[in-house]
Amino acid sequence: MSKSNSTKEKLVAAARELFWTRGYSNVSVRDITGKAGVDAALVSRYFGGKQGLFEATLAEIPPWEALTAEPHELLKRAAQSFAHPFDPEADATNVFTMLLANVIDPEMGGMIRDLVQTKMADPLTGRIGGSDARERAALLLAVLFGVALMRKNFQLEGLADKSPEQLQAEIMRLGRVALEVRD
Amino acid sequence: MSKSNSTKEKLVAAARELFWTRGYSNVSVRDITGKAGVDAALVSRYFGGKQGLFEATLAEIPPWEALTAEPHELLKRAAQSFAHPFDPEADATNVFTMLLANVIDPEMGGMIRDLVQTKMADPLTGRIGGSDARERAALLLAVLFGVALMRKNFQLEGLADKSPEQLQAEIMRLGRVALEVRD
DNA sequence: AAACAAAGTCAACAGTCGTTGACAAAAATA
DNA sequence: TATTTTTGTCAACGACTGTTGACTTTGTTT
Repeated sequence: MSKSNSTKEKLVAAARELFWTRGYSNVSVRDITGKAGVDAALVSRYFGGKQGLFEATLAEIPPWEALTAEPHELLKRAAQSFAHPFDPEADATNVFTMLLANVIDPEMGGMIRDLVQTKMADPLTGRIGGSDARERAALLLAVLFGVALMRKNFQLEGLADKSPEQLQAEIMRLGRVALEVRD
Repeated sequence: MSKSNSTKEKLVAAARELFWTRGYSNVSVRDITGKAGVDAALVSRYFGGKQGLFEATLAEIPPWEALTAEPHELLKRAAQSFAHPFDPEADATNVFTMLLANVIDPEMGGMIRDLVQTKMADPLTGRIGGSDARERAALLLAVLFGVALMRKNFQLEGLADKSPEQLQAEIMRLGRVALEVRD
């Protein structure tokens, strides 16, 4: 591995930790380069600028695992995705934490919304099928992100200390209702 | 009304519109004073600074109306609070929009979390009673904020265009499951 | 070894940020 | 009317922002 590559990787790693938890606008280039132990000018040289570095942290995101599951396992896997233990360290690489932290960002919000719509809501809509599939998919995502929001952002007591298994069961109960066909 | 008061009110009104929708860190003092047609120096004079102006926008928030309702009407009123039409103009004075926009803010996030915990989660926990009241209250809030997040922040198709009545009914269905005693 | 390209360092840029203090205009008080 | 207090204006401050270009150092190629 060349020296340049390891520097790029150090930058992406530091950028992901900071961008994904604090949000794009709340992190400065010097915050990242300071954490990575690298000169600030290299961000513009290697990634074309701050925005390019942020996009580099999004490049390697795998597709949402739940969507690759069999239909009858979809809800279980979806709930599992959002029931991970509340661990600040692990959150630094949690895609859903990133989405929550950046959706209100004035510069990156649009990109984040597109990402959720096309990579999560649309495929999920196709998977569950039936009438009102769009709406039922949106309701399931509301439950999933709602629980994540209460745990990681609002840090509500009584939810932040639950075990992943308990939490997954609660999410599945709510998710089943969200996905019910109602006509 | 003295000239000073009307200037203060113009500042608070403009600050609320911007802070509550874009988030504290994403709004500059000059954004606000420009909108209000007022000199930027008056923010520090009248409110002690940017942070004081933000806190002034939180000063007149009434208690959550749903919590004043009778127990059997609580869920209905709670759902109603979050089913308001998706209207960018009305959002400028929507408390829940403000909470979502500012919870990830590095400077104001802590204050917002305290506000939700003490003004919403704790009173709600006391109201619903029963075992696991903390957790059930948190789950209801997850449903409520989850739906609001999908509509106003992620702007998911299939949820942004629903009528308030339909949406309230959906929220109540999910909320009833969230509040169920499960032991 | 010489020539070249790549990688990293450093100082400085133009812009924005929140805030301050000196000053002028207006209003209230005497 | 004269004096004091309040209200508003203006320029500038130090700090921080992302980015740039000139420079030195390191590594590779001829």
